[in-house]
Amino acid sequence: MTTAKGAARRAALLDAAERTLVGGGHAALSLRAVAEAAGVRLGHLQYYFPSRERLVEELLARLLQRSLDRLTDVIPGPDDPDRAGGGTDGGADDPPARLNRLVGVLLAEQTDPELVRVFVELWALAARDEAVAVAVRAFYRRYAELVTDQIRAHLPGATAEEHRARAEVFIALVEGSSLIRSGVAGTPSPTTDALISRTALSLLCGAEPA
Amino acid sequence: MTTAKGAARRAALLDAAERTLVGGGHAALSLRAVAEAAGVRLGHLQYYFPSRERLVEELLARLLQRSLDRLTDVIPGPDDPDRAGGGTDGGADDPPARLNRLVGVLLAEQTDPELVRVFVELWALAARDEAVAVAVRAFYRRYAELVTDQIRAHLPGATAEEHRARAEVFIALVEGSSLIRSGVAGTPSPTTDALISRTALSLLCGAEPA
DNA sequence: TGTACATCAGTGAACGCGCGTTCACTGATGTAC
DNA sequence: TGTACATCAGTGAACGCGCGTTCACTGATGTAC
Repeated sequence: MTTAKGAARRAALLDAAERTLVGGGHAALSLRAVAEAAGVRLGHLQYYFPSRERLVEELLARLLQRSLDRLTDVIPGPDDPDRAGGGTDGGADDPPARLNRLVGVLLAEQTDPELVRVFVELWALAARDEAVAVAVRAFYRRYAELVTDQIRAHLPGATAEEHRARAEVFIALVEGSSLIRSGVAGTPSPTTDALISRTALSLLCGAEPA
Repeated sequence: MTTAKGAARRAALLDAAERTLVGGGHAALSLRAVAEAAGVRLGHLQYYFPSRERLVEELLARLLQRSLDRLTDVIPGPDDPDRAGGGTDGGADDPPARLNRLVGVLLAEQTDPELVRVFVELWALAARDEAVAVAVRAFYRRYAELVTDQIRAHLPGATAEEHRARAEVFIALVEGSSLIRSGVAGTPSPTTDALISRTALSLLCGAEPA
């Protein structure tokens, strides 16, 4: 269970499960399909994951943790100094280059249709399965905390409640944009992308719209 | 098939299918479950809908058409004069009361968790089923056209491309907000709701954020 | 170093169940003469 | 008005299939003495 070989096997099986989920949605995520994708027999998959529920549970935990790791890579901590002039805008203060980079990375991720699919599946699963809902809510809570930290650093005068609200609306915009930009609910275009970036930056560090 | 009784039966069966979809997601949308919800035998459901695919097809078409009808109710055509002072703000021009009302109605709809669930299911289905994807894209295209008309009326100086981009980002924000406000991906609060409204209004008729 | 044994890793067959689909059937309703 | 017949509305049983789960089994690997 805790041996190196066992851990590698589990990871390989979860890789196969992830490929199956991305390729066919959660309706296609059967134990037989995962076992075939992993090149093992059904009974062996069950040896590592005694039930389908356990497999799905661990798969989601890994997916969300990986997304969170990507976010913490992109969002530097408060000790990391602002790298001014790193972007193409040249301006050092408004909007800061680090926030520009953050928005760019988040939107770049959305060009991966498989990642967008996984998250849409997660939202749908969360509406039915309380265990999934708990994991998804914890993910977005941590996501919002990271964004809130950035907003607080750039708008120290605002209240904590406004920091929080700006972070949540920022996340709403980014997640909604994934629907547009993946082609599910709109037509992607450079003009749209640019307006998404400007609106997102305004939420992070701009003046109130009204 | 085209008789009044036949049409009423079809509608009743689609009602049962919709209740089943909302209650359990598309994984629970089996013909047996729908037949039981409708109080008829499996064979009889099949008499009206020869295959599951046909049932899902007609159900989605009706759902999207109904949402579109609600939108056209809320979004008045260009001939309908602006009802200034209809809202609580009293201001007639900036932001116009009709846009304020539009945003209010759209956000109010999101407090219905069942409606949010249906749309999240639709997004997930659209990622797998090309027929569903076509219907969903057509819905959002029409939705964007309606919003674009409103934006053009209030910002006649901007280009058509900017009208379109503003409409798409507006829709992205509203759809993303449904995730926050339904509790899937965040914590709803009045402060967040207010910021969503202001940001949405700014996209409809405000100055560019940058 | 060798042997006995427990645990780990992996196989293969079978189970009961719900699924979509097929189809022969029955009674009710409309229509032609 | 009455009868024959076609169509409509609805039933019930059976099919093959893929599903998650169970379980007895085999070979490999580690561990104790």
